[in-house]
Amino acid sequence: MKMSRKERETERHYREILEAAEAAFAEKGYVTVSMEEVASRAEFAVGTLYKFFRSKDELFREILRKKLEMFIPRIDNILSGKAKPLEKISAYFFECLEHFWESPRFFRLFTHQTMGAICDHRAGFAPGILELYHRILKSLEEVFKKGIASGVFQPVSPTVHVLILEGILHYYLVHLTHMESPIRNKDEEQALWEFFTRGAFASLPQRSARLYRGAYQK
Amino acid sequence: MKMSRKERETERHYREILEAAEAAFAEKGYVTVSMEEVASRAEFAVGTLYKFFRSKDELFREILRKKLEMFIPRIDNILSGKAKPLEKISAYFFECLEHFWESPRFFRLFTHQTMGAICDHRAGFAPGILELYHRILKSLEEVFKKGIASGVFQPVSPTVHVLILEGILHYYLVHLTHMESPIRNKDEEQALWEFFTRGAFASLPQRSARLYRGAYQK
Amino acid sequence: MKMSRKERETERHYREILEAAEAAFAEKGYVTVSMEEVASRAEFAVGTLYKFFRSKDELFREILRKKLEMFIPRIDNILSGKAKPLEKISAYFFECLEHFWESPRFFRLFTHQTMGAICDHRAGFAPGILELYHRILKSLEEVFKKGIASGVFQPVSPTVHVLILEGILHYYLVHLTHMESPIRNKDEEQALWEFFTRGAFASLPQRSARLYRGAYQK
Amino acid sequence: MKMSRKERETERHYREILEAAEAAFAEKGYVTVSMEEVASRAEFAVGTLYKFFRSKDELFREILRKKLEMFIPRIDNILSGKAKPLEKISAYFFECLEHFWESPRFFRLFTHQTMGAICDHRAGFAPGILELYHRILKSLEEVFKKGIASGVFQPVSPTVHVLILEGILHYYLVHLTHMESPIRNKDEEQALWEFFTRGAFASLPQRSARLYRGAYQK
DNA sequence: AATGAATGAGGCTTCATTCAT
DNA sequence: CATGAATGAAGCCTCATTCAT
Repeated sequence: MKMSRKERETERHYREILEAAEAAFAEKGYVTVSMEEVASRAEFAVGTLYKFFRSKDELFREILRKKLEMFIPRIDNILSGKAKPLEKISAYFFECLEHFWESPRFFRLFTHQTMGAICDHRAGFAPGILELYHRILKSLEEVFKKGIASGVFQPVSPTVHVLILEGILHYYLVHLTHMESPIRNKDEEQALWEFFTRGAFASLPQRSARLYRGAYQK
Repeated sequence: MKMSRKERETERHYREILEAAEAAFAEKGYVTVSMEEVASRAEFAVGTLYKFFRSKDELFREILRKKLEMFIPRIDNILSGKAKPLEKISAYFFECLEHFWESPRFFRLFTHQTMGAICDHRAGFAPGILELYHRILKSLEEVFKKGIASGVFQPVSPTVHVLILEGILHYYLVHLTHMESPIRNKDEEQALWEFFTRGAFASLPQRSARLYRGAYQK
Repeated sequence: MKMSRKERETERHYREILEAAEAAFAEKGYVTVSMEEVASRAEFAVGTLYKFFRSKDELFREILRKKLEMFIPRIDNILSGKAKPLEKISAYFFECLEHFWESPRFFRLFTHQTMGAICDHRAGFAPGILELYHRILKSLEEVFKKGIASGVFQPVSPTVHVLILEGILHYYLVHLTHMESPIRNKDEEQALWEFFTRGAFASLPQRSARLYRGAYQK
Repeated sequence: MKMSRKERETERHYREILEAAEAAFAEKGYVTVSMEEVASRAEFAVGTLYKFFRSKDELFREILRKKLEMFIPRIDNILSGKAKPLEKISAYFFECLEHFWESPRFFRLFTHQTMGAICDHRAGFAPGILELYHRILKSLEEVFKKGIASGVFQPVSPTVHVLILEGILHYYLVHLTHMESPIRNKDEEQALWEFFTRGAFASLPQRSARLYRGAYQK
């Protein structure tokens, strides 16, 4: 089952191209980067790229797909496990951050795809990708639903829970991404989570309880 | 003070082009839309566009500028007034939503500029725009700082407050934007605000107070 | 036979456009000047230009034609008169200079047409103009032929005489034209003429006579 | 030190494009020739031209530069050597003719640059080129100055000498250039030179000596 | 697989010309 | 005649993709 030297080399070249492309796309954006630039960064000829990827589009999709293939199972694991809802959400939150710091570059692309991508790409540019993301959102919603039922999360539409969680996460990552050389700050991460959590927790100070009456009547 | 018929027509054509361009850019993104497409959507010849705008870039910037000129003063007013911090933030939050529903299409572009723009545009594509946004963020931070000092907002870095608020807002708008034909849901808006608020409020149930100890020591 | 006010105005407008165009073309060259620029210089609308001239080409030709219509008869007069060949050539030489200083701007155009015009215009751009010029060259040649026959000019091909005369004239005018603000220098003009003349005169110092033996045996 | 077959081919293609462009520009002028036309003449696709030259401007400049790099040193050599002034000028004169017949097409371009270029090109289109030409004119003037001092050339402003020499040369070349298929005529060349020379020589027949009194009093 | 020269469709922009007022 | 907005062909240039070596 071992690969020959040739096969291993091919595999390595494939990865080198993928990485060069990822770096380029993350830095300057899909449209702005030419295949020639990717080739020169990867130290291959343009033609070679086309031996591995049928088109620029496919190259781009492969980048996303490969990373997501690493990321999604971890998330799926977390969300489909037997842990309690709160634990799941908390694990999801920090796992996303973890993943971001593992390859911040990639998140530029992903964020671009999920948040900004409405723009600059013909709809359905990366068909599978959005579906994957929506599946995660669906899972999150389920977890929240259970959490609400069990009284951990407040009785507000699970969709709203998801919106808040994802909003906080994404915007923070975008915020980091905009910085020259972002440095991880775990206190900040913790603060964000607690910010989310204190809103999400069901128990509230007496005086504001009335405000939320009837907010979740679906 | 009245315009001649001709002047009014010119003015109308200018608006028609601007709107066609806005629609196109919002739908497919700056790079993906060709001047020819804008022209055909506006039902003018390509050359005509250049009678109104010196270049594609300028056309794009004009779209952003015009809308921001309507939006920014309203925000500035809110944030620089004499109201209490909580009132200001609340007003800001709902004003943003208000503005979104006035021209949802525009927000696709703005969001793209502030969130996705890292990509696909040479830095400084629309120089003034990011600066304007950062000025608003600065103002928000000041308001939060005062709110923290006066004990309304919890003692967590005002930057974190801003991140959460903006995260919730932006992501919600992006979420709406992704929908085929978004319909306004004021309950949902209220729910989001309360989600933010219950996290942001200083008073907390006894049992979780210890969690936040030391979170804001700058 | 008098014109109405209207007719006189029309006539004036025609001239104003012609002059604005001449100035523009002389300054920046035919291709570089747009009709819009001519219009704005003439303080008319673009459409108005087309009331007077069917096309940009025609406008350009009209400028040349009008000036040549003033110039050519003077030259024809000189060359077809009853004066002696030497007097004719001399008169021609100084008349050209005179004409240059009457409208230096025009000479930029004319020189461009006759010397540089091989370039930058599809052949036959200004059909009549080159013919006119060639007719003059022909006349000059005739005069030289007679001068040679009568022993005033040296026995060298009259074509060569023409080449030298025109070369000296044209290059001098081009030289002036290249200067920021050329100032007339009659001594220089005289020097040029004498330079030409001493070469053209038949009588030569003994010692160099042998050099030219056999040079004109056609 | 040998080139691979590929390198030689590339080199050949480069030359083919350069030559096609030179021919086209010489025939129809810079502005009138489109890149598409150059491409089709060179039998390449448009895009290919841009692999060799960054822009139309650069392509044009390269044509001039390459030829001038061959031409200028030969001229410099002649004018800066130790020969006597008369010999230098004579050598210059015939060298120019020589060079013309080596690549007549090129002279159309060069003449256009030095004589007609006032028009149709933003000043400084080919920055170095005019400077080079002016340097040559300066050198010529120096040679004439010495020749005048040593009594070989008549006591007339060296600038005038240069004007005459260049006028004769340029106009002759333009004249040839205008012909369908110019054929070299060495007798004619000789006649032109002698025409110049008999004017330039200091010794003159007695009877016209008075004419030149005071002509050169700088 | 690797190369990179060649391709040519497509994008941005200019400008001569028309035409309705 | 005067206007100038509108037109669209045509020019320059880029870049994803192909193909012969």
